[in-house]
Amino acid sequence: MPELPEVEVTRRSFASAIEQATIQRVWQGLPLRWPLGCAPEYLVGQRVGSVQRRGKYLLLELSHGWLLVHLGMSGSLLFSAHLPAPTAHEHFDLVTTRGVLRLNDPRRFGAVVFVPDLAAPTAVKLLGKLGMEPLSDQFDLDAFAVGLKKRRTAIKQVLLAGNLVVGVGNIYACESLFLAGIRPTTVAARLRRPRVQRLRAAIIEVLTAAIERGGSTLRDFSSADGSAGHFQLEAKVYGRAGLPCLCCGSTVRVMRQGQRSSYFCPVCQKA
DNA sequence: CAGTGGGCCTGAGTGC
DNA sequence: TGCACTCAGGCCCACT
Repeated sequence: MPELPEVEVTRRSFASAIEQATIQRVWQGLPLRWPLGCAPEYLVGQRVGSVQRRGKYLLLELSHGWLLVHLGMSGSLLFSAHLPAPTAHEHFDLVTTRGVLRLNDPRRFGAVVFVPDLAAPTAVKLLGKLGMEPLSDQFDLDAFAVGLKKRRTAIKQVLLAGNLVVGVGNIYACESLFLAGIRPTTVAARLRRPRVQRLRAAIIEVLTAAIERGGSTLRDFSSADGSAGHFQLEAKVYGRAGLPCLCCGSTVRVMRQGQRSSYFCPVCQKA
């Protein structure tokens, strides 16, 4: 499920509801990607402060540390007043005075990690190399251009890597490159200023639109209050191989780049 | 340092 | 219907 818009929509859907809650109980199911990093009992009694986001990580501020939540490839959060009925793949429950935050994650690539502070080694390992936040002032055109200049690989790979700009996963990388008229295979360092500028604008536009529409999904994204996203209805190229380009009518193509599918229009997107 | 490929997991979909 | 196979939104790590 999770690229930046889904994570942000999820954050907004439960942040104010869980704020000021006190943790009463922690339940863990099957192991997730990483261990929790503390005894579950250590969380009990701690108060939840703000819920922030960095890239695709959610950061729950606690009275004595932070809970980092990552949704991996298939994770979703549900916040509800009472303990939800068991389903097939819940692996973490945070029971609080204001409701239960539940992580559901069939593939278990997701994680919930406690760190005493954001300078702790684990936090630095997970968050330290993240690139610029695309929807903040941090996403500076000059910095973006300088970063791209250093990369001799395909622009699509650079976007996915997340160490220059965060939050752009496969779907939004495809859509952003389409909107900017750039082939996924174009070497990042070869992009000139006007195209860098267009790409930056396209990323911001695509992510912003997706958040406004409530996040995207290929299958079953729903935010923590249960409402569903529907960005897939808006996708211009992603998942449309063999169909006519919505701008020029030529056939949308798909290719493999680093074990990932890249969808593009061979006419609208130039090398 | 930059770049590439493997691996972690399960479920859905496809073709035989 | 059953089986083998491929693919899926992410990201760390070992290696070149």
